[in-house]
Amino acid sequence: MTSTQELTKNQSLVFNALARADGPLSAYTILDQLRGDGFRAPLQVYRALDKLLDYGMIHRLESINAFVACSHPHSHNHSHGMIAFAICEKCGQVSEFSDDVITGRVREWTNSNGFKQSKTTIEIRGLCATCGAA
Amino acid sequence: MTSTQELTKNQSLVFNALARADGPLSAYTILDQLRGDGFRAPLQVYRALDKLLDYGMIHRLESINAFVACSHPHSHNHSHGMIAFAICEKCGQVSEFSDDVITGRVREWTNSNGFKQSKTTIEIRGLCATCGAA
DNA sequence: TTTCGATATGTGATGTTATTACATTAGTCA
DNA sequence: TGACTAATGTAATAACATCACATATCGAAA
Repeated sequence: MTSTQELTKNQSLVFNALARADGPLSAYTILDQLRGDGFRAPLQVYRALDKLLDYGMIHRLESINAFVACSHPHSHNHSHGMIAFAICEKCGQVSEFSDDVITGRVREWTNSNGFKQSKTTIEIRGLCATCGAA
Repeated sequence: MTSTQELTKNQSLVFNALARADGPLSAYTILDQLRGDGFRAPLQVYRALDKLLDYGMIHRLESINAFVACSHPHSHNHSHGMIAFAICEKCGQVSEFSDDVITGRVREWTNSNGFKQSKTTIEIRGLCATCGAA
């Protein structure tokens, strides 16, 4: 579980599909892209995605049921903070950022309410600078 | 579109189902609960849910594909801010809160990146005080 | 009142996303 | 080897959501 994770064949195929995409992909889109590599069933994709999520190499975008390669693969700068995603509803581009103030405020709320958080998602839907200018 | 919204029959049925539940419900759970009231198809539920979301009377929890009645029905105190949800993965209870600092930080990011946000979701998964103590 | 348009509803079929269950294969290590 | 764990293959099914088309309801304009 170091920063350079040893991936199995299926995990590599799925990760590469996400890494070369310029935006999020659904599990079934990935499946279709990998049929030429021998993929035949959704579970082959979902199992690889689960592992890649574990390893922190990809993210799941809950609000659009899709997955993206992590855009900060070589640094664990914000590994302790929550990651926020800005998702353009027109072009599909996703920007990833983390903010210590937001992370701190959420933690304050959970601490003072006795809530043990395991995972937090922040997803901003809207139009990116390019699409919003049109 | 005032604070007391005039609801149609189906909208009332769906809203009441959510209001009397002590936690989030999936669309299909609502459908099953309303079969006795003549509901037969998912679309009857989804159409009502869409309207109730428009009216701000309910929220959609993206991370668990479920819906909850808004817990601040009579005040628009935080109507301009983002709402965060803390969802207990054991008992299903959902707590709703808003935080001006978080709202402000998100707006700072979107402003400085030219992103026009339309909807933002913040969902904290974990264990509530009761379940976490066990 | 009649006609029109907008909104709401009913229903079946279909599309999309995710998991269950079970069998098999491959690698690790005592 | 034997036993254990992780990964894989496959079919079936479950869970979530929308499309397409027909019908109904209601208010405003002619």
